[in-house]
Amino acid sequence: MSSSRPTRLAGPGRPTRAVGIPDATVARLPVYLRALTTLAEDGVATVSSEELAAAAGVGSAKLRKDLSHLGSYGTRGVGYDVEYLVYQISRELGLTQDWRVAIIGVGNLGHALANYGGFASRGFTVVALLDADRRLIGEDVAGLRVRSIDDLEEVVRAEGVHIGVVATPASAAQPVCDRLVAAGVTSVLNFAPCVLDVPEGVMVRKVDLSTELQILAFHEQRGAVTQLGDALDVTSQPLARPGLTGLAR
Amino acid sequence: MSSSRPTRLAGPGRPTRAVGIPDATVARLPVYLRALTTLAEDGVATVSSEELAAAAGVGSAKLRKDLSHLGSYGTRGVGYDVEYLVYQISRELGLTQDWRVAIIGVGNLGHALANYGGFASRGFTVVALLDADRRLIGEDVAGLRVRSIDDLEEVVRAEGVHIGVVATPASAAQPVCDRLVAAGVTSVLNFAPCVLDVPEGVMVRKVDLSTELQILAFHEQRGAVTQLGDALDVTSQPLARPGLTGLAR
DNA sequence: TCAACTTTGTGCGCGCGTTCACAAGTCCCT
DNA sequence: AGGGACTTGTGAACGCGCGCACAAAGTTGA
Repeated sequence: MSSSRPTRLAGPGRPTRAVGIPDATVARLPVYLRALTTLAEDGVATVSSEELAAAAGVGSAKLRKDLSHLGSYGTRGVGYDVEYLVYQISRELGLTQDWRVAIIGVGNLGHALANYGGFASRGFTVVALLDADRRLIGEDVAGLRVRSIDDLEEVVRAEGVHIGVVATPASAAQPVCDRLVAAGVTSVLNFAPCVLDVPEGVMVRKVDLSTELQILAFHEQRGAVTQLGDALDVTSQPLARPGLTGLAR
Repeated sequence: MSSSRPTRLAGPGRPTRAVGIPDATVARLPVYLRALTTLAEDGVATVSSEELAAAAGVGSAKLRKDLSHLGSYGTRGVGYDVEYLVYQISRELGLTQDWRVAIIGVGNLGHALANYGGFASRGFTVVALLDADRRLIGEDVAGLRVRSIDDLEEVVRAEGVHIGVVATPASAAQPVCDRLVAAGVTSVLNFAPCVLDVPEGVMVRKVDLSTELQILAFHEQRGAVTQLGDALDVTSQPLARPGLTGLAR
């Protein structure tokens, strides 16, 4: 999931309650936030843990424990004030700040990411698009001019980039990541199908479409077998074990 | 992560060793597979758990335990035969079978997914593209003709779709998912920023770009504070608690 | 053949996360 | 004013997964 995580550092003696939020909880907060925003748009003022949990697709006990890590923002017998909770979660996630994002690689995926509306919606601003392909440099994509990868360091500095999104081919991902880190970026979202080595203190999250499909395939295969009463055992072509043992001495 | 998981079902009395593989292990198998494939392309014949673990970005003990769930496919004192292990993991993930994928929603993201090479590489074939936009229907995208969403049921049946990829706006996702499930699809990969309700036995995995960014933002914010010696405590504008208590009685 | 070295496979302890169940607090109705 | 219904927040138990450390197994070299 993440290669380096400075999480759960018990920042000693900080004023806010928000010390030591479990990773699992942090990963769910955006989901809660999304559900709450939708509720707010529908004009819902308060929501119970049961309702919100249903909207977020989790258990109500888990939801309450998650929220309890932020503080006591609910009212017993009533529920949670939607708008207030939206603010508290946003603040906790750091969404009151504006995060400046650079996308490296303007291929199919980078193009889609640049045009993706969900970025701008919550405090994320795409400030730069970079690519190595000369034919793309200078092109206008999603209202931004694609710049040369050669300008990476300058762009990061000038635009104050906080987060780098790597949408390059796998072969280019590591060098690009290295340059991002060297330029001072400490958060990277990696769409390239490879693992990125980063020094301590830099956080990488990976999104891999192929991996997701393979996990689905595993369960589909397994589930189907069960459903069929595990009768047929296809996929069992033996394929003799290669000669590891008993080679010429 | 997943809304319904028929995992760890102790399929009683199956011949293969592969019963009860932990979810966490399954999620890592594609990563190992990718690393192994890269090694194979480089002509590497055998690999130790230490080397493979480094390539996959995990600890060697974890890797060995993961692989041990599949069986004893290594050789003590030597390591693992790369090609053989590729085959074993592929088989376990069900990648020896060809999985037929339909992409619903041919917007920016759907377009990128259709052109994504990583799909075809491991037994996944995109067999259909569907959209509701009349202007897109009939268009040629990635060698496929975009068909109308009205044909969904027919396409699923005729093309034998196993996995549905939902790349629609959030508002359309649930209805589309319902129709997929009704048509017999039991695995869904959801890119829409919303939770999908599905009946028991259907597996949904969600990929949410905005969520990933928000998790990064949290750690970036937290990490920065630590790095700065938690001196400044911005983001703490109180914003008075709304009047839940002490209203007019 | 035997000893030294390498590497796998796994038993075990520990810590995190999830879930249950309930006390404490709030509102509503009479 | 007071009882009943509802909901939050949390203590406690449980289960999973991770990592250490080591025995078992295999290889290399003399």
